[in-house]
Amino acid sequence: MRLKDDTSTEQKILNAARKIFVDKGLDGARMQDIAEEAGINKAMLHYYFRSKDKLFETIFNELAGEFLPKIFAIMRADIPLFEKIEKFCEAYIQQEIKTPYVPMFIIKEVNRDPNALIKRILSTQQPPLGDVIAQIKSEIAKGTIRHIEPVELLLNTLSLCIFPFLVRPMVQTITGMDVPTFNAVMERRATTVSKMIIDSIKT
Amino acid sequence: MRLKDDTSTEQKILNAARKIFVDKGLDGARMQDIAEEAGINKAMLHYYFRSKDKLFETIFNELAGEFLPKIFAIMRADIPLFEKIEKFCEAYIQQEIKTPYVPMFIIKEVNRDPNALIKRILSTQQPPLGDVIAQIKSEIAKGTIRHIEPVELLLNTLSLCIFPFLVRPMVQTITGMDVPTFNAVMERRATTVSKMIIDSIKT
DNA sequence: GTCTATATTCCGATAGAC
DNA sequence: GTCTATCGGAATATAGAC
Repeated sequence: MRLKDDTSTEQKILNAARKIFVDKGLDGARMQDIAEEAGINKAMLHYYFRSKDKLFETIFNELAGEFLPKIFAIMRADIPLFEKIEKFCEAYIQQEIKTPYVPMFIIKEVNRDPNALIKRILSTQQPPLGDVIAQIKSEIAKGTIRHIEPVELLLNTLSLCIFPFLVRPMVQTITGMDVPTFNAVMERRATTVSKMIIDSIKT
Repeated sequence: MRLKDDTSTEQKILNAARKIFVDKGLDGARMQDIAEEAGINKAMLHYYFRSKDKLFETIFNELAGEFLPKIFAIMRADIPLFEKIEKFCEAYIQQEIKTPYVPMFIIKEVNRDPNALIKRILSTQQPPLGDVIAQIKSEIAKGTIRHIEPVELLLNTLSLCIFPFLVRPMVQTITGMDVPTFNAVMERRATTVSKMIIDSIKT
């Protein structure tokens, strides 16, 4: 079976919908915007995806379905905790420089409708919370790190990696940074962030 | 001049609009929702505020106009840096437990329309960036803290204080925590967060 | 100031020709 | 599969009586 051409109508719609939905959210996006972005007619959107909600669901599942597994994969990896933290921050911040609006999109839409959206994702992608919690508890028992709630460590890591990208428009407006400058600051920051997290737990 | 009664029609509208806009955002909110929440007729909203956009603008300015100055006030305070960080984390997390959806509202709406919204706020509330940068540089010169980009320190602090509340619905769904439990975790976390930040910079 | 009723605009969705 | 034309509903906004 041949892979779908990137210029097939269905792909053009998906590319356009991704852009518009990520930019404006479900409520802010118009089918007309998506049709124009795709260079086709509005009726085609319904021909291929039946409704706006169905099209949105496709896009959300696609984006959340690669965003969350990336986090879960690192959590699941069979490597020492400190190395895991370093790898995660590095990979994560690099990813955000490439696709900066995806985390905001996920968070915004999950807040809009937590049950329908997050639960469907979780039904296909189980977060390896148990594994990570076990690893953290094992390190605490060994005495390599101080006692800390696993969820707190996870939140601290995600906070430092993700939040700056959520407030980038605000940061740029206040500091006057342009996009390349902001990215450069974030890139340099990747190593200091993992150091900061590791220092905060190691004994 | 007498303060406006909380039960005046104008106040009822503002209270209702705040709730609905914070909950659903500009695009998701309906004038009908706001009217029902206020217990009045839809036409009154236009009588008092002319249009949905004008009503939204009023609410946004009110919320951002107290949210940002709180951050700026701490930045501006004439106290030692470490104490400033402790005070900020404590006050900030307490505030978020009380009004948890406001940061998300501000970030979401600023991302939707960065120029119009943030610039108007900044024209009345100047962030004391210069003061904080000077203080940080002075501490670096004194040798009490290591060299760090001021903007990085600010971002780290805000990340750790704000981000967990942005992903609360996700955290609750994944971990199964209820709201009081989540708040309790956050409250305990307030002190460890400021310790973590201070440890990451002190020499 | 407050209401009901209505105008107006916008948008998702569909019908039907090609 | 793709288009034009249009429907039907929803939402903002206004007119006008009280």
